[in-house]
Amino acid sequence: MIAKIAVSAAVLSIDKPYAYRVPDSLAESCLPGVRVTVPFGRGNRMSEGVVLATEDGRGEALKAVAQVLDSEPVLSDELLRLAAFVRERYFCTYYDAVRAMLPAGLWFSYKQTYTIADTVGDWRALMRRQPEALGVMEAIAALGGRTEREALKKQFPEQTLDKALQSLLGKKLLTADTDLLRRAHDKTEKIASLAVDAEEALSYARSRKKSAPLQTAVLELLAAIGSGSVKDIAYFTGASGATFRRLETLGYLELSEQELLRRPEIEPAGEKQTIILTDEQQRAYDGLLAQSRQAQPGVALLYGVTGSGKTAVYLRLIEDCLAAGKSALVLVPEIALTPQLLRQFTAQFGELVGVLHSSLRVGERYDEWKRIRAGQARVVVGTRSAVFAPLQNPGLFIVDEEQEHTYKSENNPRYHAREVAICRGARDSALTVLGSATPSVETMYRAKTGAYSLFEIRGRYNGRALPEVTIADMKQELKSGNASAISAAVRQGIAENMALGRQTILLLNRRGASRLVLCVDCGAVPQCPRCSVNLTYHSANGRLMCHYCGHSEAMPPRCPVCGGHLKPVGTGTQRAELELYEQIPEVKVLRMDADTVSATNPHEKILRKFREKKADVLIGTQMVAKGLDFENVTLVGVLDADSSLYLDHYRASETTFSMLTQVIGRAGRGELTGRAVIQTMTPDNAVIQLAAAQDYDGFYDMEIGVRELRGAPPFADLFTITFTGRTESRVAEGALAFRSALVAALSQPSNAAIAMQVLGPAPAAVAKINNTYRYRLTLSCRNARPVRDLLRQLLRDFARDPKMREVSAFADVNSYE
DNA sequence: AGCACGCCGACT
DNA sequence: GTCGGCGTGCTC
Repeated sequence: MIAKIAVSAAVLSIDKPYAYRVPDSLAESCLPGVRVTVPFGRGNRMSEGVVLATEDGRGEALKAVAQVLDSEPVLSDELLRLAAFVRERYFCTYYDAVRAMLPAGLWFSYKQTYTIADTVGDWRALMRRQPEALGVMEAIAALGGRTEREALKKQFPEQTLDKALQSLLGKKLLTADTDLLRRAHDKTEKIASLAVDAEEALSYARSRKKSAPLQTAVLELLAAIGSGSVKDIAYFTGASGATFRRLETLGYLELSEQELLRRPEIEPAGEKQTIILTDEQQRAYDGLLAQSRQAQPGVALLYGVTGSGKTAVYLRLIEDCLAAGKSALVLVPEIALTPQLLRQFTAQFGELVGVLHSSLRVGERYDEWKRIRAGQARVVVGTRSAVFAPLQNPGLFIVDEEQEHTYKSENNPRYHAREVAICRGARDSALTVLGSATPSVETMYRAKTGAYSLFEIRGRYNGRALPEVTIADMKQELKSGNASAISAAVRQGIAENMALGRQTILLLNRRGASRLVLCVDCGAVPQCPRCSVNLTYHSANGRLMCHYCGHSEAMPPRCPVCGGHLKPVGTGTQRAELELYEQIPEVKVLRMDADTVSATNPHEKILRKFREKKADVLIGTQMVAKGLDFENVTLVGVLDADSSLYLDHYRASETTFSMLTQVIGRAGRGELTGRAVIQTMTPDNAVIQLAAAQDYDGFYDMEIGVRELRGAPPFADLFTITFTGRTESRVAEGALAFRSALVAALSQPSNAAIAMQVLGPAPAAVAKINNTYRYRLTLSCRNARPVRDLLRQLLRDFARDPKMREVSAFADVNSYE
């Protein structure tokens, strides 16, 4: 028997199914969808692989499959074909796709152990000329002549270690063995606690104040709080792993692992009940049900304003799907922010509900995955990667809030869950429902042009009125002497609400804006030493941090350039909070942002406090905007509506419009009519005006024209080819060379049908991350098979070009970055 | 990528 | 004379 195998060691430029001989002893177990190990490449290194197909034949000239790793297939035929789709569509390897489809608990990790060969005599003499390899040998000898790679990695830089080990293996001074471990990829958290009493810790801490200030800081903090997560303590003190390890060796600390997030217990929202639909909901449901019974149901857009009760329609459709003996998948943008949806589903479908999202523990996730595969969980609710859930007999795919950017993966494989869901729906002859209050422009376009069907729910549930929206012109406020982040309208609104015992939510739209530190004397802004970005000021720990590489440094007391005064600037939630206290001294404010949300103070806790009316105002970033229902909130203020509007991205208007609409919808969820205030420097901007008027149709009509002019979706797709490397000039040359190759290929008669606009190369928005430079080519073109084939070919040639050794390239389609 | 094969410079 | 440097080409 011969097996066609996708090999994990195969990089993009050599990725294809490789043929292996299946030894008779493995013939029974080596089935499509099982993982195996196979020798690969000249050195016959063992590589993981997945069997794509088997066929008859002797295959005498082929290498043989070494081991079968799974007792039964982990991927069904349907999912294997889906992996091929993901590979073809998103420029990744088969194995990248496979890995994305399997729960982390199923992944294998490899543990290398090295042993000094006992046949060797005086290896010190042999190694005289290679001091580094000698060092490694000494280290292994010191560890008893046998050690794991991990232990050596702590002592030597990775490159030196690899070279030394290779040389030592070549000389047969060392032998290596590999253990395959089921990846214990638990989401655990390292917890540090004092190993001595607080007194002793503090006295040691004081004695080391000068020589080891970080150790002192860690111990002082721990003396106060007893124990805490290493991550949090490191954040507050600036200490690194080394400080903790040192304190552990000294006997002052105990480090332990603790599960970071337990599975949220889903409390059903009441009893299972008969869902009663409004006339409009009923009409949408009837239409969707009829469509789902067609031979090829295709895709439907369910367009319903915030609060129109799309969930009720989903529930009824799922009931029918279950009654037909099929299973359903519901994708949501972020599970943590939609707990009530999960509770509703649990109330309705009980044990049939399966949940897949990243904050589940690995074991739990794996168990859910198995329940789904076994057909025990037939209503699967999950985030992006749940689109690969191993559903039995799928009959319905729902993508809720389909315009959300969380559906697009910005890591390899760079897939869009909505596209994958549509693909699965088509292959399984199942209906795919895209739901949204503010559909993405491309989805609405497809619905209007007939590619998708369109169902609308215009009325709000219970016929509740839409909030009354006002626009506050912050330019005008500035002119009349109000330089704060709070407009008169918002201030008055809060005061009125306080008098009535009602609450207010303030949103800081910080996408694209951040708090930085500025020298008021020379204008210098501290930059990350490894990335081309300003450092961000974190008030909670008083440190400057880089969001891209994690660099963290203490805030310098004086400007490092001129010795002048440094001042944090930018509209932070904290600044807004302080200004609010200045303007309304008796106000009680809860703040929810990256500084106040932590493992010990999760956002649920903050929200609970707010729900219990412990504060008048909740102020926060995006997270306050999503899916929260507070009956008592009658005023919502967006403090800086502009900051996401003028980003250089084709989706900037859409995201801003969608965000504003969602936020406005937060006001007045209960019996009381709500109000919203949009603060902006550009009150005449059409997007702001249309959002204030809650006019999606007007927004769509305007934006569709812009998209056509720009050659952006839905009229064309935007491919980005990103080039990365350590030397900026090399990266730029690489990008240019790729462009030339592309232009040359496009001029060939065989590619005459491809209409493509090539832009760039240009440095990426953040040109340097972690000392790696990034350049980008942008291609505007319809995403069709010949285009993808051409780009894959060019990427392949690029990877194989010896002149381009130092530069790597990858492609993405319609990226949100 | 990762590895072996193959041809030039610093040591016994 | 040889060990080890790095350029070249292939991976079932």
